[in-house]
Amino acid sequence: MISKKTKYALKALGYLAEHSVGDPILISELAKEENIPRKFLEAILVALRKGGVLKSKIGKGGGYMLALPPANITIGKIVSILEGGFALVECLNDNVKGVCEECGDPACCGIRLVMSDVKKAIDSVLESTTLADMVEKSDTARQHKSKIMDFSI
Amino acid sequence: MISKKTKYALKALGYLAEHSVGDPILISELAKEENIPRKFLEAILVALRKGGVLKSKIGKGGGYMLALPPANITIGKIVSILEGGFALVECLNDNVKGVCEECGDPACCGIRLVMSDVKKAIDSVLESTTLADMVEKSDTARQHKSKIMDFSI
DNA sequence: CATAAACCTACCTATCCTATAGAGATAGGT
DNA sequence: ACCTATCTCTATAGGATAGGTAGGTTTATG
Repeated sequence: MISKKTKYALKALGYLAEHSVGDPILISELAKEENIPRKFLEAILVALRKGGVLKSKIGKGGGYMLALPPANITIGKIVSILEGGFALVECLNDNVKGVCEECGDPACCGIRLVMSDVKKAIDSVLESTTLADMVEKSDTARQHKSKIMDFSI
Repeated sequence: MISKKTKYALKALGYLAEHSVGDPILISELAKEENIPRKFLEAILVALRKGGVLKSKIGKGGGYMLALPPANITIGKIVSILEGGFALVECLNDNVKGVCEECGDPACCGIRLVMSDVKKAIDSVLESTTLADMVEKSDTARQHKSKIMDFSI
């Protein structure tokens, strides 16, 4: 289950992907528009900046911008920054600080072997879906819906 | 990330799948052999019984048995019992108690749309992998390893 | 009836998630 | 030079959840 932190991050990044035309957007604007607690968002944006997804401009006229085009930012990258990887067991995450205590021998642990397959499945989706895809999916769904609405009127 | 509870469940079920020849196995045996805190395991086994994966026999000579053949118990079922589903966002879980507060309109929420794809990917693995598969994977890996060991001696 | 088991209810504790506060650093405009 | 709008950093607090524990109760066997 992804945390609220990650959801907020995705919402904020989605907003940036849609509205940023090169100039920085304020934390307060993001917080207001996407309904995210201001101070909490601050911490999230810092993490994303350190993760290389965002750039910031300090001082008057400052704010946040995407560091890359939306099509080059994968959802996996974002989840990874905020959740520290998206494996279902610790011992499969990138920042591997050792083995699970549970699986005596990682090479033979059935749980690990199964979860490794799951991780591959998750990876294949999250690494191939970008911020641009997410925004587009949302737009398409919205248009499709409004078309149905028109039709029903 | 799956909880320790789920890992313990998988270990205990794996043990049952390998050692149960029809007669019940004691909680204490499971706890000892798989290195799981006795009382904690108790609660897990109750959940699995209520979930229809285990049968129990009360009283002297009692214990736990699988309620189905290992090949008919999917890992997905187990995870689902102990984690309450394996979606990455609440609003995609089966026991759907409403919508995420975050996605205003679930039909158009980009996060939901992406996570729905992820859930499908996870499902396809977890629903198609059974307890029997897990045990077999583990055995195969162990055999493979011991073969390499033999070879190196 | 004695004993061996699962069953049930309640509880405790540490950690993490979410959120907030406030002072500090930096840049722009005048 | 100064004021102001920003991001930046550190610290903190409440609540939820995970992990684990305790002790008594019920049920079956012999």
